[in-house]
Amino acid sequence: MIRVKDEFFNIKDTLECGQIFRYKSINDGFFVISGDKACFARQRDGWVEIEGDEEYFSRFFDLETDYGAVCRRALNDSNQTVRFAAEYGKGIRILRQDREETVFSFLISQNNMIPRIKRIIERISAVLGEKKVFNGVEFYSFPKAYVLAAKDEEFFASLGCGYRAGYIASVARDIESGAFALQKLNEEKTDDLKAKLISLRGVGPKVADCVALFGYHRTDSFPVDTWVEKIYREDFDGTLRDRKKIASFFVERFGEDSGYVQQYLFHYKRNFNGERKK
DNA sequence: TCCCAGGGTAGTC
DNA sequence: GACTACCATGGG
Repeated sequence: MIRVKDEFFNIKDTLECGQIFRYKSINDGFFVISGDKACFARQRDGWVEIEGDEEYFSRFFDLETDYGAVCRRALNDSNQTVRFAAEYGKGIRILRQDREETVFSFLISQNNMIPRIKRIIERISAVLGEKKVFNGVEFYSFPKAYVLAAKDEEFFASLGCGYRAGYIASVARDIESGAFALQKLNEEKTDDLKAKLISLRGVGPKVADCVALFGYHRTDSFPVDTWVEKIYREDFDGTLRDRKKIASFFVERFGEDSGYVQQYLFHYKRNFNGERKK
């Protein structure tokens, strides 16, 4: 079992801040699924305890990174909302997720709502994933690209994917055929990585930013969605309209801390949404 | 009924 | 390059 002090590790906030879709509350903790692996994570008496593949989940929960240092920098930022958000979400960690699962998950996420994204991903896993058992709990792995590639657009539409069904079928074929090698992209610089991700059908700047951040741990990424755009306007007095330019504005401001700060802000804004403002 | 959700594409200018 | 209609689906 992995055991970590919880000063800068809140398991609930880390799971609920919108970076991962496959987890559920169970007993006194959370059952978390990543790719074909699962773990059970619980927080009590000042410690986070994780049962599961220790090598995989130590990396998954990014235990090597000093989040105290990350958070302190945000707590000292000149922007008040950044300081509030860092205080509120100081236990958030950026997960190192399975790359294929991250690509398909955020393809589905576009113009969609988090509860519905979770339901669609669970449906796809239940139908195409492998049935597994961890600690007596059954779960389904997220299907590999070659399994997804065997299905067509109509199939994914029937699972409620909406207009994203074609994107899933197309990207699955590109990966399955070898035309697109996700793992090789880790050698690319962040800008080149994103440019290649965007070449996939249905992947635009925002989805590429999320994949770069959650799948490749490129913390010099600042995904801009409707919530972040709202933060930009309301809390940074921003006037830009182009989301790519808004993302650049934040990355220039926060550098390698961009991804962490983005998650602090996103989580804070989504949970307060108007309450306790300035 | 319209508006919104972890947006992207294709068409127009 | 910037701007816009349209894309499924479900919740408020």
